[in-house]
Amino acid sequence: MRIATWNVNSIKARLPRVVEWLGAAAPEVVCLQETKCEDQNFPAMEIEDLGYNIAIHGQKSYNGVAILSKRPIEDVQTGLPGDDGDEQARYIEATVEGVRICGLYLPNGNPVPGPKFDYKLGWMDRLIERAQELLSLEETFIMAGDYNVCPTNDDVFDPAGFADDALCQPESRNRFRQLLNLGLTDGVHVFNPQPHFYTYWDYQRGAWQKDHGLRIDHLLLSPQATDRLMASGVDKGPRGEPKASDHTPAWIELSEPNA
DNA sequence: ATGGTTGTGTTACAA
Repeated sequence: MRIATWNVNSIKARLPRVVEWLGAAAPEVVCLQETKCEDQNFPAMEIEDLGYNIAIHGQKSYNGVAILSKRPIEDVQTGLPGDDGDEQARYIEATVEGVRICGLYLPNGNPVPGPKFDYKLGWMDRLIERAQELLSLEETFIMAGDYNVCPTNDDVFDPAGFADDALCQPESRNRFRQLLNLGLTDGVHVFNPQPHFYTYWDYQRGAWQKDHGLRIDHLLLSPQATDRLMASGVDKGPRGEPKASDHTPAWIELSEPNA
């Protein structure tokens, strides 16, 4: 079962690219971020025509997450627990063939310091709590999405230039590391440990052409999921297409259960 | 050169 994550930066603007990639790569499960539309405006039919079931949690203009799956989707939950006042559509969970899929769009957090950075850190604390809960239930789960965290300076094309950025702050990195210290595995990194293995390139300043990127899209695996991890990677193809998102898909491959 | 780009949706804001 191949599971991918892709921040599409508007599902409506990106629909031709998404349809093209789903048809060619055909992952079993995809977590999308920054869909940027309300649920009733999500282009569901075009994606269902490719054989996908859909679970969505959107809002107008900003944020928005979705899970696409060729296999049946069960037990959908939207919103990250821990703050009933949080109106931002950044988190969705659903079960596919016994695997709990957690799709997330972690707050960017800039500028530092400020209320947006505080929100980011609080959101990460809630994500850690959710991971602890799923671990205590001994679930097989994947937390996949745009984490807006560069785990180390090897994940940044210009560490000095990003020293003051929310994506690289010690507080952000500490919380990401807390997830790993709970026993989660960075699925892409296991098979691709080389530095500068990016998933995002800014639209500005020719970042793509110069390979001035960041590694901020991650798939973290529970121990039970890690036991089934067969392969992983980043598909840079979509970033080079016309009208591309600034992110490109990252993916992991799990063996079938009891294989 | 205090720049540059994309998207939503309005002429600002987020990334």
